[in-house]
Amino acid sequence: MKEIESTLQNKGIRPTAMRMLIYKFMAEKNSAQGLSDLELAFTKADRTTVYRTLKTFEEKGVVHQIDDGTGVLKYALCEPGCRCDIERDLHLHFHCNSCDKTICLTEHKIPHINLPDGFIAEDANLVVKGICDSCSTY
Amino acid sequence: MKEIESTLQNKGIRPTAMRMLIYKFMAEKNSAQGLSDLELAFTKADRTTVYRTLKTFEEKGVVHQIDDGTGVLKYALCEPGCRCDIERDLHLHFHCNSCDKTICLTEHKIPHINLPDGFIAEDANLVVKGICDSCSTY
DNA sequence: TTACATAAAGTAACTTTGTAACAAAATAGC
DNA sequence: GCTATTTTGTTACAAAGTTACTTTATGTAA
Repeated sequence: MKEIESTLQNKGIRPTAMRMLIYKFMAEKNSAQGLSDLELAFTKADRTTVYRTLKTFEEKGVVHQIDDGTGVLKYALCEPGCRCDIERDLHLHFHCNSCDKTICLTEHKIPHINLPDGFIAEDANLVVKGICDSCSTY
Repeated sequence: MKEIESTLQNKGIRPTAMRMLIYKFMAEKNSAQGLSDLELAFTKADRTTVYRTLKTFEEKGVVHQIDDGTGVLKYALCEPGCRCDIERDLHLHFHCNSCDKTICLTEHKIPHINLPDGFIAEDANLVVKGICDSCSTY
């Protein structure tokens, strides 16, 4: 918990109880969480608070947003050393069609993409869908 | 218009006036359209009708859905010969941060992605964001 | 330590998007 | 022309994201 406190502080975020709990929760999960997931987990706190906490985390580069194609935005903690606040880390995301979880494959970077003349790439988002390792080995 | 009629018929869709107009509209655009875009263009028709037309088109492989990360689903006509009704065509999509248009780069297929052991890919979605050719040349 | 300024959390409400249920209209086949 | 099936219109609803405003907590300086 002390660690979380200093992590947040290092990112320029005041480590309130709420924020630390949300951070802890996300750190314990190995999959990306949606606003509703957190809302369910923290019934005591308000939806808006969770929403704003995520926004703050995102701004400061603590979490990054993931659009996995399910229609709901997910968030996942950034890797240590990641500078998502400056430039997004272009790793790929995997969405399991079986357990419905979305996870970061931080080791797998998005390959360089050739674009037609005149197109300038600034960001990229790659989501692969299929069956994750937990679901494929039963 | 006769062409559109037979195109729809070939895909197993009854070519009603509404459907032909929507098809025509989308064919004239070079960018993907959202439900709201079509709603604005067809004020006479109801939102739900447009919605269902898109769903029908999608089912029959006339259009494909694009999640460009803006939070609204977009649709674009499939290329002639595309069998989106059976298996999605894995081309990449480009979203322009300047003009906010999303376009298909049908010539640019999503490269093969290596996944960790146990992961099985079934589908993939790649959206590159940046500046499109029209916006970069001024 | 009190008082003030600022930041965070609570509350309520609103918008947009996507979707379903059911009725009305149009169309195809007999 | 009549009936069965499709298509469209109408209404309504839920979820997600977001804003505005209020209350509470926290840090800081007199």
